[in-house]
Amino acid sequence: MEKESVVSKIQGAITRNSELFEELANLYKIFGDASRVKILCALTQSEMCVSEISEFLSITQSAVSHQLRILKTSNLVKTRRNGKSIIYSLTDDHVRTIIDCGMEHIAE
Amino acid sequence: MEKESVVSKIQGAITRNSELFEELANLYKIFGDASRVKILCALTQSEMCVSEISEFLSITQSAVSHQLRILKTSNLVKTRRNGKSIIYSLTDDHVRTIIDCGMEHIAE
DNA sequence: TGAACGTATGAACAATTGCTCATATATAGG
DNA sequence: CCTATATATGAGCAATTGTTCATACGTTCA
Repeated sequence: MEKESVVSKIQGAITRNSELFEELANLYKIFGDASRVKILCALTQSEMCVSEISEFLSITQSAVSHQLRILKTSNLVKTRRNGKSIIYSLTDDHVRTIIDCGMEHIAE
Repeated sequence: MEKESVVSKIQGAITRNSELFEELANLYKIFGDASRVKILCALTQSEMCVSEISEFLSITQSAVSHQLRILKTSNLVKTRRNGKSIIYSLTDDHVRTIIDCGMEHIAE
């Protein structure tokens, strides 16, 4: 019953790290929206303020702010103020890696 | 206006590839559920049938089947029959890469 | 100080999601 | 064939999601 024990080992590893998978799913959930991925991808190229993002996404400034809040809460982006504008940028380079990773899959 | 043109170049690139980002988001949406990530992660270790998955996830066989259908429709998993069982396995190794990529981020 | 601009936020709503329940399909064994 | 077992599927439902609208907050500048 070699196969049997392999499966139960996997079962053990997964149930033991259940929280980790919950976290992982939550991370991917953030990338699972076109608006947010576009924002993140744009930010890999250059920091941007809310109105700039709102413009090229063709969605309301309000909608952008809501999405940015999600990204900030998840620590994927950080902000700084420049006069009346708030400039958003990526907190680290993992975002780029994750996007690339997915793009590679899509490219088949 | 150096900065201005950078932003508009990004805007161009993103709106031009809008469909691609839609696809990307849809891919991540699949990983954005704990049950599905667990299934996918388990399958990186070994192929498994529905009842095995159902057992270690502690969710209904029906729920598992529904999730597996999503994974199959997205071509992330493939199936073969073995007697009364249907054995599920990954279609390729991108899944492993994507999961690793996310795990790396969580590890901080 | 007050108007104008940029951003954040809460409520409301439609759309989507993931589950359960009931039931259908398919295969193996008697 | 008939039954038991394994899986698939559709309907229904509660929970979540992403948007818009209205409005509040914060900064600049006249």
